[in-house]
Amino acid sequence: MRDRGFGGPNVCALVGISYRQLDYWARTGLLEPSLAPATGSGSRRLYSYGDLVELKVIKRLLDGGVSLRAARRAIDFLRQNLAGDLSSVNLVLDGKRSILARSGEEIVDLLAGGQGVLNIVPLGSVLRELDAAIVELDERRPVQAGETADPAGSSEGGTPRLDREA
Amino acid sequence: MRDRGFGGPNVCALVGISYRQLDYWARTGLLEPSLAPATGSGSRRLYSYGDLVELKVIKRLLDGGVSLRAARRAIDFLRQNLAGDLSSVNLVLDGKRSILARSGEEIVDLLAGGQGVLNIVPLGSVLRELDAAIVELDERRPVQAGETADPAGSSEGGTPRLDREA
DNA sequence: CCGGCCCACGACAACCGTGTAACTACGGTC
DNA sequence: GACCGTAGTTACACGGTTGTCGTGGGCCGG
Repeated sequence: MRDRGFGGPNVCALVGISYRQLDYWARTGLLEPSLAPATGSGSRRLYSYGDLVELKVIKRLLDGGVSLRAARRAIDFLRQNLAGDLSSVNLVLDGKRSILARSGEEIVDLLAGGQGVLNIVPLGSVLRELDAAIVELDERRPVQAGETADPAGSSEGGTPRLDREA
Repeated sequence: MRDRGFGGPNVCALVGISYRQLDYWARTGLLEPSLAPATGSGSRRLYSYGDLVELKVIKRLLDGGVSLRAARRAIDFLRQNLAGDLSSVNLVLDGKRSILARSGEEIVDLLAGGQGVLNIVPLGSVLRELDAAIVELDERRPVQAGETADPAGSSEGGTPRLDREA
């Protein structure tokens, strides 16, 4: 089941970032938890599976040498272009625009015509790695309390989020 | 003739960066002018054509959202792998390693096998854009004094530099 | 009700990269 | 030899990102 929520520290372990980063990103609006935002000290953020995907993409970008600023733009784009099946798509950035490329040829075309730098993120591998991390986490620490997605009000019509559709 | 040198401010105009950046990069060792380093206040840095190429690559990377830190790694690599004809090569970074890819297929292969982000810089377009900028500069301001490469001691055996070999 | 634990929050420090501006030294001219 | 423009030098400031640490509020077991 990927419908449950994930707590802050667990998220950090899953995507491989520090809590400080997760916190900072939430505060600065890069990625607020879609299941439950923080409501003052003592509360708990609850992240959805889609959130995890986005976070992992950001992490990939940072590892690839992309600045957080550029990553913000990339995520903004990604949120608005949720192609059906993410697992076979590549996220391509060229500094200005962003594109979702389905085939390798498409990328070669971009290379031929474009004059800028291209940053390419194969989303398939992101999903695979994330899923692997989740099962590994569940093995070590079999699903705890407070992780069932449904914090009272469950009909939110906010920003569209990523979701698996393979 | 691309054998002449270029002064600091001219370099800024050519590659499209601020003087502050050029200065900072020179001081922090990202790219020191290969023809003549700064020797105290009042002196003048003199950049070679190869320097300009590297600078333009850096500029491209920054525009593409790559952090300066990653750009440093990229340039380090580029210095050590001067393939003969740059104009048909793509510089590919994956965060860890760097590669020079000659064909589009090569990149597709990398995409298939790799799991990280790829940053791709088509060097051909860099050279083209740079050359165009140089001729445009010469038109507006026909070659001034102090730009002939040969600051007294001309037999430097330092770090290998990029050079056009098309 | 009490004691702990988890975790958001706040404040601070540090680093990097860049902008701005004043200062200074060199090279040329008159 | 004094003047002046050019350009490197120095100092300061600022925004963005992350690390560290102490605080305090909520939740749960006893």
